[in-house]
Parts: sequence; structure tokens; C-alpha cells
Amino acid sequence: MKKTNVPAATIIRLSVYQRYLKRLLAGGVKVVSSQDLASQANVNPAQLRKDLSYFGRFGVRGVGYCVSTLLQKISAILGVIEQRNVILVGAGPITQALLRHPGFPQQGYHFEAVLDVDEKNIGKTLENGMVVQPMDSLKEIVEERNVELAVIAVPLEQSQKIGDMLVEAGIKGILSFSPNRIKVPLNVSIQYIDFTILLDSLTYNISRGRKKKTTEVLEKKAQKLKWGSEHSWPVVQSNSKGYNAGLST
Amino acid sequence: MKKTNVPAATIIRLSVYQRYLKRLLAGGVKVVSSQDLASQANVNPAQLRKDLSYFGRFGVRGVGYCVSTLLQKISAILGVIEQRNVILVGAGPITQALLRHPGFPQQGYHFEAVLDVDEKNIGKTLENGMVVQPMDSLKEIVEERNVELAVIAVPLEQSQKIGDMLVEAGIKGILSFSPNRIKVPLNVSIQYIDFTILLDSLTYNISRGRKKKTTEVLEKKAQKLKWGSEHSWPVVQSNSKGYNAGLST
DNA sequence: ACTTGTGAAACAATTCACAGCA
DNA sequence: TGCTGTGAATTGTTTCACAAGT
Repeated sequence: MKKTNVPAATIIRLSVYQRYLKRLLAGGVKVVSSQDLASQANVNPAQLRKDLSYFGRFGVRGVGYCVSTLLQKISAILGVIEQRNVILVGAGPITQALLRHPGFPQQGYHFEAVLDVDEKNIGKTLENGMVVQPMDSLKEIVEERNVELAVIAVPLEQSQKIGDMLVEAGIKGILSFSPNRIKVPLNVSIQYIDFTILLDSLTYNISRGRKKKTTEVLEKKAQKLKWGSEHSWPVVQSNSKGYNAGLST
Repeated sequence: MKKTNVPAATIIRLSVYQRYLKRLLAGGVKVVSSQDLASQANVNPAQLRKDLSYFGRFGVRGVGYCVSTLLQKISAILGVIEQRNVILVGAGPITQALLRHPGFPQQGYHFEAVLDVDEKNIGKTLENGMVVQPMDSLKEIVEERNVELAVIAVPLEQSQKIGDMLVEAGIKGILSFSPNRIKVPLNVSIQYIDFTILLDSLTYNISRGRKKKTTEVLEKKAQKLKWGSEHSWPVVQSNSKGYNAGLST
């Protein structure tokens, strides 16, 4: 247990561990070792232990981790215990997809409202029955319905303006699908998702791969452990970079 | 110009620079300094210069970078010059959103086919007129239509199986919306997008923020440069972690 | 015997600071 | 003078390797 600053990548990995723990719990598994869990998440077991060690000592030496308590601990660390309300800005295809995505309710996220600046979207009824609200309603919704998270899914020219409005209204975390980096105050967190940037990075890897057929780098990596893969080929370790990262793009 | 391995985060940033260069070019701007460009991308100017220095010397001392040539150079580095064909697996809401997303054609990505394992989706005609194909067609499509990139947007239980099929068919880069980490050979690249994991990381930041009102860390960061922001509050530097890096989740 | 927790070591990425050139 | 390019310094992250606990 240290007081060092926790790497952003560690937080992303905690979420990944949490998802696997949910599945283990559902499967009736009681105890899991760092070895086991790490192999599922495609990380080094030492990394998993180090990630947890930033927050406490949750395991039993010689045994492993109790699945249900570790799940609870990680959920508490992330702050994902009660329901969190989210608003969506921009009534386009991405918003439609998010509303229909089953992962959000499963993880405790609830979409409270859909807003838009575009006059011709306001008042429209979406598939799930929600009605698109004007931006005027923003402050009221945020304040009265306990909303701290927002998704920006508007054309890029509007994203900075929308970001400013969200900040002004009291939003504390923003997930943006707009490709441009917007300015937000230090106490507001922001994450970006840009599909095409991630494809670019795949494209880069592919072209590189063609350039140097059997590269030394890949061969060196291939010698590393595979942490429990039952596959016939050597397996890449996701160093969770590009992070988008999580990265985030 | 060094031969060191290029950080994955650098590649993500190159894509970001490329997007801003496109906008500058469209706006008729001829020359840009690392200072200018970096402030738009929300990174340190030294970082931008270092990122470029992995690949060559593209600027003129005392002047800056020629927008159009730098744009070309970066596009060439990323390999995003001609059209790249992509297939989509899984005919759900995410696929629908991707098909309607304007960013893909703009960046040279073309969706060649939509496939699904689910019997009841096969044969369906999508909004844009594409017909959902069975997985049997996979190998043929990949081979005959010069496809190296694929998107996985299927329920998580199926994602490993789909991944194996894609690899088998010759796909070299995968963008997966499935929350579980799948195993792929070393010569295949994979990037993950998980919306809920990114929200979790925002949630974590929010709960932390509440715990320590005026944290030393934030104050220390606040003293750092703002690189050209015209905003009234100190601005966070996206260290492009979580990655998502770029993160990818 | 087995697995955690963690300092220390190794490795990686970012930022500084300035030489070098237009 | 002004801005790039880059070694060196700094900062951050991952992995190793083993002590400690059950």
C-alpha cells in the first residue's frame, strides 16, 4: 500500500478485472489467483497485484483472492456502486447506439436525458420513447437529477461550445466522441473516443508489419510468457497503451 | 531521427495532429509552429517535435512546418493514403452507428461488408442498402476485396470465436467493441473500445475529486503551462493515457 | 507448497534546455 | 531573433524476484 499517484492505466485495468470478476462470480467461482485473473485480462500477474496494491491488501497468501470481496472492493475503488446518471448531447446515430447498448445498465449507468442544439432534432421522440430536449434544460436537468456525467456526440465545430456549457452546468466527467481536443477546467475529467484514430493506429501497425517481415521486436516479444492462452500462436500482451487506452484516443 | 521503438501514444498523437493539419489546410494556413499545433492538440510542443523526430526532420528552423507537406508526411507514416476497406461483424446498433458516421469516409475508410453469425440477421437489408452476409462469405470477401481491417461488434461470448475466424481469414487489424480481451497472434493488431470502462474511469476521477477537495496534485498541475488556451480556467493536459490511448480501453 | 505484496531494477515516455540553423 | 531537433534529465510504469504469510 503506497501513496504514489495511481497510473491512469491502472484504473482502466481495474475496470477490466471487475468485468472478469463479475463473470467468475456468475459462474460460481469462489477464489481466484492473480495468475488466473491476469491471464484472462491479458496482463502480467505482477501487474495485477501491483494495481491492487495501490489501494490495499485484498488477497490471502498461498490462496488467492475471494472473488466476491475483490469484486466489491474494486467496485468501491472505482466508485461504481450506486446508479450513476448520464446525459447525452447530440441526437445522432452514436446516441441511438448508446441508448440501445446493454452494457450501460449492466454497469449501473442510466441515461437520464438526450439534449441537442440542433433545432430540428429538439422534440423528436427516440426509439426508446425519450424526447430530445433543448440545451436550455441543461442546468435544470443536471442540478435536479443528480447528473455528473455527460456524453458529447455532436459535430466537431460544436464540441467546445457544448463542453463549456456542460462545465458551466456542473458536469464533472465528459466522454467525447468528437475528434477535437476541447479545453476543460482541471476539476473536470474528459475521455475521448475516436473510431478513426484507432483505425489509423491499426493501419500504421499493418503497414509497419509489411515493411519488416520478421522483425526483431516481434520475435523478442514472442519469447515472453503467454499467461495461460490455449492458443496455438504466441499472443500479444495488451499493454493497454494507445490507451485510449484507453485508452482513450 | 532515432531508431528507438516508437511509443504507441506517439502514433495516436500523430493521428490527432493529422486531423488538425487537415483543418489548417482547409482554412488556408500555410505554416504552423510546433507551439501552435501542439496547443490545439493539447500537448507539450516538445512532445510534438519529439513525436515527429522518430520519423524524420520535417520542419524549418526559425520558421515552423509547412502545413501541406507535414500533412502528407504524417499520412504516409500512418499509411493512410489510399482507401482502406473494412468489414463489420455483428449487425447491431453499433454497426448501424458506424455506417452512418461521417468520419470514416473522410479518413479513407470504406465499409465493404457487414457479416453476422446470428441466423436471424443474415439477409437483412440495412438502412444504407447493405445486406448482412453469413460468416461463410468471410474468407472470400477478405481475399477478393483486399480487406485487412475488421470491426467486431458482437456479444462478448462470441467475440473470441469471431476473432479466430477473422485471423484465419487473413485480417490484420481488429477494432473490438466487445469488453473481453481476446487472443490474437502477434502479427495481428487489436484495439478495444469499451464505453463503460471509459465511464468507469471518469467515475473514479469524480469520486477521487470529492475525497480530496483541493489536492496537491491538481495544484501542481495547475502551475504548468496552458499552451495557448484562451480559457479562463487552468486546463488539463491530455496525457493520452488510459489509454485509449489512446488509448484504447 | 503455494500465492500474495512490494521494494528494487529495468524499462519507457515525457519534458527540459540548448545547440544549430534559417 | 525564432523555431526546430535532440541528447540528457526527469518522471512514470512495468516487471522481477523474493520475503512474508497461510
